[in-house]
Amino acid sequence: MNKFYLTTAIPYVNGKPHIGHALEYFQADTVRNYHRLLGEETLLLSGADENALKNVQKAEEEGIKVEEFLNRNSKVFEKAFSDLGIKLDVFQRGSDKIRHWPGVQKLWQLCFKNGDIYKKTYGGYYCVGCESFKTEKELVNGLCPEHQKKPELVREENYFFRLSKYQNQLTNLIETNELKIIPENKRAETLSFIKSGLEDFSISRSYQRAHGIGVPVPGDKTQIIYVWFDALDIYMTGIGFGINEKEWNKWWPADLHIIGKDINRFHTVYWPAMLLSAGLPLPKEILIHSFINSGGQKMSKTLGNVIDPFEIANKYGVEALRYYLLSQIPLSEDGDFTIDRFLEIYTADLTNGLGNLAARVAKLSQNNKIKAPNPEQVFDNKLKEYFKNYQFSEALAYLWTKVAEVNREINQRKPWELSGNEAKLTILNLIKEIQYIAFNLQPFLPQTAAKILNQFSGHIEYQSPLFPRIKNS
RNA sequence: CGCGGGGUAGAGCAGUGGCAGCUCGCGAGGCUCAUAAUCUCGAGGUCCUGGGUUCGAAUCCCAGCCCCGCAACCA
Repeated sequence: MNKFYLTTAIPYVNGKPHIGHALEYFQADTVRNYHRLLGEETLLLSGADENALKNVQKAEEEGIKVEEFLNRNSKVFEKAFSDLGIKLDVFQRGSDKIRHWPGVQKLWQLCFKNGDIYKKTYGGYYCVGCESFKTEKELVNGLCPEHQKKPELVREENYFFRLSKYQNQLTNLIETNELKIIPENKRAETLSFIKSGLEDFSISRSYQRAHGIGVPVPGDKTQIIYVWFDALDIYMTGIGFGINEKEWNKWWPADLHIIGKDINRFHTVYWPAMLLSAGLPLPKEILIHSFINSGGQKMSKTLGNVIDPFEIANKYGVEALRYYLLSQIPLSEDGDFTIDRFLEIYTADLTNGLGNLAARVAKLSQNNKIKAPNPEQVFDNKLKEYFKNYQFSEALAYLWTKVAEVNREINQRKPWELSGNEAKLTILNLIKEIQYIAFNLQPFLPQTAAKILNQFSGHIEYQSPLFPRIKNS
C-alpha cells in the first residue's frame, strides 16, 4: 500500500490561530482526504514550535512559568484543528523532551560529523528591550525605533551551519523538480534567492540568552540549539526520528509540506540543506500558499478588518468557511476575505448552487419514488489533474460547472411533466450526476459530501437544506 | 540603482499579439421539481497614463503614476 505523509507548517505558538492557519489546515486536510480516498495510507502532522525567546518574554510578561505558557498556547493550536473539523494524526510539540529532543540532537550530530557545523563569533547590535539583534538598516539615528534606546554591541560565539556549501546542489534539486516547489512563482523566488548567494546561518544561542529554554547542543552545555535547527525537525521527530527508526522509516520522507510564503526560505533552502548534510532523504513537494487580506489590505487590529475564522465557522458552518477559502483564495497570489464577499459566495454557490440542486433532485426522486443506485467510486480525471498541482480553486470551479450542467438539464427535461419509465430514467440520471459531484467533492467538503451521498442512497427523501439561506441583516 | 506582485465592466478575477471574457451583483422574460431557488436573454469596460514596435497590443518595448508585500540567522 502506498503511503502519503504530509504536514502543515509548525506554528509559532506566540499568538492565536488566524484565518491563514485555517486556509493551510483546510488545504492539508483536502490533500489528505484525496489520498486516503485513493486507497493510500495517510499521515497528517502538525505541531508547535516552542523554541523562541519571545515565548520566554511573553510568559514573563504574564507572570507565568514558560512551561505553563507553552502548554496553554499549544493547546489553542491543537484545538484549532478539531474546531475546524480536522483530525490530526500527530501534533508534535517542540518542548517534548521524550519524542522531540533526541531527534534534534541526532540531526545535529549527523550534520556535525559531516563537518557542516562550526563555531564562529557573531557580532551585532543587540537591543535589550527587543531582546534581539538589529541590523544597521533597522536602526533610526543609531537607536532602536521601538525602544528609543541605543543597542549594545554584543559579541557571542555560536554554532553555524554551512549552508553556503549546498548552493549548487540545491539549485540542481529544485531545477530538476526532484524537490518540487509549488506554485511556480514561489519556485522562481527560491531559485533567485539561492543564486544570489547563500550565507551560513547560526543555529545556536548561549544558554544565558536562551534563558535555558530549548534543546542543548550535544557536548556543549553553554549553547542551546536555536529556532530553525530545532523547529523543522518536528517533521521527523513527530514520526519517530531518533527514537523509533521503524516508524520513521515507514513515513519519511514527507510527501508534502504545506507552508506559508513567509517561511518559504526555511523550507525550500535551509531544511533541504540540513537534510542533505545529514545524508537523509528530502521531502518530495513543498506547497506554498500566500496570505489573506481583507478588503485589499493586510488584516490589522488598528484597521479593524480582522476576520476570525472560528467566528465564521461557528456562525455559518465550518464547511462554508472551508469552501470559501479553498475556492476563492488563489494559490500563487494573496487572496481576499470580506464578510460581504463571503456571504455572496455562500448564497450563490452553496445555497443556490449545490444545496438547492440537491433539494430539487431529492424532491423529484421522492415524488417519483426512485431508489438510488450505488454511486460510482472513481475520481474525475480532470480533478486528478488539478490535484497534481494542488489547484483547489480550479478543481472546485470545475465541479461547480457540473452543478450548473445538472441544473440546466433539469430545466430542459422538465421531469415534473414526465411520468412512468421516462420520469424514472431521467431522474435516475440526475441522481447519478449528483452522486458523481458528491463523490468528487469529498476531499474538499467531507461533511457535505457525506450528507449528499447519504441522502442519495437507497430510499431518497427530501431533507432540510444543506446550506440554509442567510437572511440579509 | 535593493527584490517582487499588482492596476481589465459596480465588486472579485481570467485572459501574454488577432473581433474584450468568467463569477457575483443589476435589468427583462420563462419555469414551478427546488432554499423568492433554477433556466434564457440583456445592459454595463478610455483593458492606469503617455510614447514606441507591428498589418494588428490588454497582451511586446520605453518612460511615468498609483496600490501591496518582502528586504536572509526574525515564525
